[in-house]
Amino acid sequence: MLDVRFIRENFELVKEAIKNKGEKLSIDNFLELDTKRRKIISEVDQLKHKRNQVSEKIGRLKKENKNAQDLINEMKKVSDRIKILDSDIQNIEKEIYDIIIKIPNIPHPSVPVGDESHNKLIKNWGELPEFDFTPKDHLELGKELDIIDFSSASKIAGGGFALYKGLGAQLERALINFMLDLHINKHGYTEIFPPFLANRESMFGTGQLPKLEEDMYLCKEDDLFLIPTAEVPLTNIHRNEILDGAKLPIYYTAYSACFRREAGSYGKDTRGFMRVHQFNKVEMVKIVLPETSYDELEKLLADAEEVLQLLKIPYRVVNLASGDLSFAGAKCYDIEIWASVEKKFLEISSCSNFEDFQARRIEIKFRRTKNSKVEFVHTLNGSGVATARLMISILENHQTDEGTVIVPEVLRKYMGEINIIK
RNA sequence: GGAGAGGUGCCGGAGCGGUUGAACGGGGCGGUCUCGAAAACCGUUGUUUCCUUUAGGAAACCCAGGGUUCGAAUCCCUGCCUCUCCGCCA
Repeated sequence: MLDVRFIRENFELVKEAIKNKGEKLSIDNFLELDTKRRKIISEVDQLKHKRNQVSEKIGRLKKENKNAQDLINEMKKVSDRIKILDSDIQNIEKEIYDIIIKIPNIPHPSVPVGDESHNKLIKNWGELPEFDFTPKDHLELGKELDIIDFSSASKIAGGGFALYKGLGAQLERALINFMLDLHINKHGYTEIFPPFLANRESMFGTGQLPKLEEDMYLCKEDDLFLIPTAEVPLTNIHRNEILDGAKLPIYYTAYSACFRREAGSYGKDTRGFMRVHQFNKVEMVKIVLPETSYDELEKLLADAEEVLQLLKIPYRVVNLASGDLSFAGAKCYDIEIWASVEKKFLEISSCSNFEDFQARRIEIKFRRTKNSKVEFVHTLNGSGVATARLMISILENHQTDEGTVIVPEVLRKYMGEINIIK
């Protein structure tokens, strides 16, 4: 959410950003509403000032047992007028709110303008594997090695779910632990183990609502949503708080299962692990000083990249163009890993700087020193990383001509030193 | 699920419907004292919005949202949350 004053003073810039993000939204009546709102507030504040003074006088008169009926009658009228104006303000503020809640964040100057064809490749890492045999895809490998069982999963829960078995389950667990340990011990994050359900307010705070309600699993009885990412609980930890600036930056990491209905996504990239309703992810969230957020974004990206480097999975990094950027993002790097059989890159991590867009929405502020005024923090998050697609890449890239899979070295200590899945 | 208690400022904790934005205590900040520190004493200590803008003035906020009233932290209703006891379950 942008600041009302900022919109008022940078109206053309905001319109430009809406266009560049590919949003269809007219904000032409904003300025009129904004002016009207301020005018009515001035009027009603004056009336309230009068009411406060006269009410005090009435109180004094009553104490002295004097008659105050004339004043009371007069104030009755004033109060009625105030009631009308207050409700006018409420209506206008609702209208304004409905507009600004739909205004996307302004892309950073370093973000390419245009649709996704303008995404800018930042780097390639690692050598794409070449096989002197016909490589199998992850579904085939998973089945033959008896480590991933999609058909049992669909018996239990329906399509779009996975069941890990034996070394498959161990491999999954190893990945999660490896990533958490890396972020905690080497990158300085604090581990959080959050609730996997979140209320409406939290979901709204991080922007999953109202736009994406259809994509969320909802427990109706309790009006709780299954979290689609640990970003929801992590970012909401400090909702409505004023933090001590000396304690920034704050780095949180968390493992969580992630639940997504993926409504309306049938037919596209749905095979196997490509798109599932429940997957595991280690998420990273940063709450930082505004002036540091772009440096922090580079570090966040590096933290996610290191996961892949240590697993020896080739990847590339893309700086998303304005039209491909998420609603709340000011800048975002996508990390895409190579799937050998699909012969394409799969998005596995998004590292975003939201600047103060999220913070404004959920009111995370800070004070630099004891007596300085409050400012909004900047927030960032990145996947570090999601395991489902990682599993595709590990199985497909590390397979041998014997149909076995070599366990990446860094995972072996989490798997009882098993080095090959056969 | 049943019964009860409660949600007040950075924290603890008061608050007959009428100078209560909020007593009192603690903490923080500034100062006096001191070679320095502690103690003591004095002062100060929230956020948001609107108007005018050297400087100010005004409004709103005591979990949230409604209501009663000339006037509400204080009364009424709804919701949310926390705590205690019982039951049930892991």
